[in-house]
Amino acid sequence: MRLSQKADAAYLALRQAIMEQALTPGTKLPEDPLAEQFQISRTLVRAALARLAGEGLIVMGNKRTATVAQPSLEEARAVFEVRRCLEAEVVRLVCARWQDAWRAPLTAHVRAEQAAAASGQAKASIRLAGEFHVRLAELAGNPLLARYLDEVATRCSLILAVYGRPHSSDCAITEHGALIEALARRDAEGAVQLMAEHLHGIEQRAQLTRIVRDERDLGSILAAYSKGHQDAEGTAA
Amino acid sequence: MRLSQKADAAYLALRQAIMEQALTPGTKLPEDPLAEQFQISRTLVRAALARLAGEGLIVMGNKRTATVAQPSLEEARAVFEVRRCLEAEVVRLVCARWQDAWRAPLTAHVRAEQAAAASGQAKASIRLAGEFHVRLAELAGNPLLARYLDEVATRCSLILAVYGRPHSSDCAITEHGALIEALARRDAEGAVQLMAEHLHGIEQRAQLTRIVRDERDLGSILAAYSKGHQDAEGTAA
DNA sequence: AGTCTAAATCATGTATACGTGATTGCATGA
DNA sequence: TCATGCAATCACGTATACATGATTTAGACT
Repeated sequence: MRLSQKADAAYLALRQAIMEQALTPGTKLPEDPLAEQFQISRTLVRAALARLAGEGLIVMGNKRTATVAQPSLEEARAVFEVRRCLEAEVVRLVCARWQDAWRAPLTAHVRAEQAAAASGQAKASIRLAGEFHVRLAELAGNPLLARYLDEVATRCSLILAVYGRPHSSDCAITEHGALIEALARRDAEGAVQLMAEHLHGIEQRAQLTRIVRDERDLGSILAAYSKGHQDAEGTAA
Repeated sequence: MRLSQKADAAYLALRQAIMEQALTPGTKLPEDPLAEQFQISRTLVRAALARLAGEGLIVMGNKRTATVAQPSLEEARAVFEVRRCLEAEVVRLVCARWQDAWRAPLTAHVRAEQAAAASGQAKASIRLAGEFHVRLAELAGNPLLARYLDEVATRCSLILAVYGRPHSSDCAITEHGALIEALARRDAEGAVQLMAEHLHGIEQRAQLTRIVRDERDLGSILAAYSKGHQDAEGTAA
């Protein structure tokens, strides 16, 4: 589905802001300020919000201002359960279709993750960790599977924003490397096992520690996401 | 996500009409006639269409009139692949959580399927066959899994509308019965196997036989779906 | 001081208006 | 007869207007 260019931009910006925990769970998202921020009408804002609501990233209905979702523990469990299922399938498919040409870009991605983590760029680190899984899913050759995985991975970021320890990166990066090795070996069972342990590790990191709420105004948070929605590490002054 | 009551009704009506193959692939869905039909504004029609597009049931974008999707063989393969994966997980979970109280309603559902098939109610038969899988998914205790399964099952109905043989019911009903037996036995491996074979059978039924296009006007097709979107077998006069 | 009520403000739900791009039909020419 | 181009119509994208329901604030009374 293709929303208009501009609505799409708003959708992507909000999505990334939520993923990177710049918009924390519970944050209100009134339509008028968003329209102002993105220079579009409320019509398009609503389209973007509706899509985010469909993916469970925000909650909307009933004349109430949209807010960033605060997944319950029960929902979190469900998301992780589905994610385990989908990731296992991804790994099986990627392993079956493995091409050595895939190895270099994947390891390059992992290096980028390490660089971000080493230089303390929390937001970039979170984003890259999630993107690794999405990239892998794209290699499975099944667009629908990739889309579902993207959705659950994004929701996992949100869940970790609610229940995760504040300063842990979402993925143990070395585990990504080990996974690539298993895939390159075309060791399907081993890769599935590694992925299962990896996801288990992520889930374990979900505790009851609450993140401190970022109370800055919407505009200053979203300013960095409005233009091309890149990483915006430096603006958290 | 909750669209407004009225937009939700339009969404459900269109969805069911597509599922029951009353709206065949390629059918145009102009916004104005739909707004007229459902007595709502184009705004709400667009919300409903956007959601259907998000689920891959229709194609929209770029100033072109929305049409019922015509999944390519490649897309069809992808949908079935994901469905196999999700249904296997559903069966495992249901088996693990099995309660004997579930048996009666499920067998009752299968009896309803048989009754519909026996009396030649094609639309009811298609709908009930799909609903069986969705019911099962709901018993897995994972709303997200149930939602995804609902989506892929609906898309499977659409795929069979394009590639399926005209007058075959979507599911071999006896296989549903056998599946219930395996679940009641808490035979997880057997149930997964049965489900795999069952889905394989459905996929096999997808051939290159094209269905004859229903060329009636939109209004007469949708009239039966506008009010409460129940089964509307009798109106096909 | 606290609290309850009422009014003002704010935000959303829905419809409609208007501009632009697609599509269709007709006429004209080869 | 068929292809081609132009014009009229149709349909969609987006913005905005208006009404209704939520929320907050101010004031008065206990």
